[in-house]
Amino acid sequence: MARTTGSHSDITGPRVRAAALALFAQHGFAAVSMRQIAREVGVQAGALYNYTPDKQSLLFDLMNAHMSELLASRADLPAEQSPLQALETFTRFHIRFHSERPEEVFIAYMELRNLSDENFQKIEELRRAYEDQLEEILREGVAEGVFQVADSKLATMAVIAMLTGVNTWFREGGRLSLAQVEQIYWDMVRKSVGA
Amino acid sequence: MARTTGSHSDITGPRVRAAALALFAQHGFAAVSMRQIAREVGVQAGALYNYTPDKQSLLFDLMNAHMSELLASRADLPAEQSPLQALETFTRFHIRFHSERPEEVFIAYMELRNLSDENFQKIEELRRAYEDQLEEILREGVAEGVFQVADSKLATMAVIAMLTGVNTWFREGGRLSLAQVEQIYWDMVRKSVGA
DNA sequence: GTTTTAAAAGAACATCTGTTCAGTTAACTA
DNA sequence: TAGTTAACTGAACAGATGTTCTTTTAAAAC
Repeated sequence: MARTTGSHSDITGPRVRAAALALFAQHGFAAVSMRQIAREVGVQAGALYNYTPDKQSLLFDLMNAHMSELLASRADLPAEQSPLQALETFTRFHIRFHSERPEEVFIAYMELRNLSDENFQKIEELRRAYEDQLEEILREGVAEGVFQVADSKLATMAVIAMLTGVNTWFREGGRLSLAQVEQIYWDMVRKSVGA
Repeated sequence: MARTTGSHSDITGPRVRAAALALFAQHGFAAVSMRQIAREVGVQAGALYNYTPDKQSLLFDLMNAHMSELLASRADLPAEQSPLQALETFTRFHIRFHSERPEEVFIAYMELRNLSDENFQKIEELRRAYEDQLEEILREGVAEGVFQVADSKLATMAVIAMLTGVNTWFREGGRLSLAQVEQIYWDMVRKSVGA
């Protein structure tokens, strides 16, 4: 056999990325073989190399797409808000965006060490850019006297860790709706920065 | 060659665990081979099986020891405190204990999916027991009217995520001392629960 | 309908994987 | 010092690993 009936790169390409995403999230990058991904797609291992130069690029592309989408979605949010409004917007956005993409988030946090040095730098840059946006909000709030935080960098890390932690336990259809979780976390974030 | 001069299980055993700890933390369980561990110890791969029945047990033993030590150290802390004092004690203990064991903490969070079902249950039980202690503190504080939290379970998860997040960026000898970090985080935790 | 191109199969490569085991030598015991 | 036990070597096992390449066939273009 060779080319199969109905085969098309516009279909197979996305399926390769989807299979890699699901498998990497479940078992980890290092524990997943190219043959497992191929089996999931319904193709032989060699065919994957029509869609990625190698396994490493497959991982990087997934992480890069996720981080880029995060920054792009964030950029679509309303600007020109007061620090308090901006913090609420950021909080709710972060929880919602991340809860909608549990697999991407999981990979983005767990597989950093499996990136090549060069790829790691690029992802780190994107992550830093995102964190800086929160820090900027906190800084403005402090300058306006709305927030009381001893150290804006620490507060940034604390808030992000707290919010991203939602992904470790939140499941749709559980005891609380996402809207309720958003509200409770927003209350805690607000109080934690003294507003 | 066979038995090497100076070889002794009291020495090699700990070295095997230390090598596994360091390598698992750096590259991930799945990415580390028994031969890499053996090379680090200065021994052939087969010799490792004098110290562990298999690779999986090596991982489980590391995680189990870590979680057990966490609970034991926690049990040594002063009890009979007010909810506010107890929360401060918990906060400072958590940050200090975790900052002293970055590799163990990293493995305990990242390698859960590489545990067998049975081993995963055991580790989860220990983790749950630890979280329950924080939740109990929050519950008592709410009952006494000292804390204002909408949901004690969520607040527990939020606080732990926030505190454990310190490990992702804190490095000894950095801009802030551990004592400073402890203080700042304690302020944020206290405020976040409305105290 | 013929030619060109795109997509996949399937075999092959060298190397690595966890684990077992018989053989060998050092350390300990009496 | 002889006998026993503990610690390790080194080879072997069967199978998996990422990746490359030639060949084959379907889809698209003309």
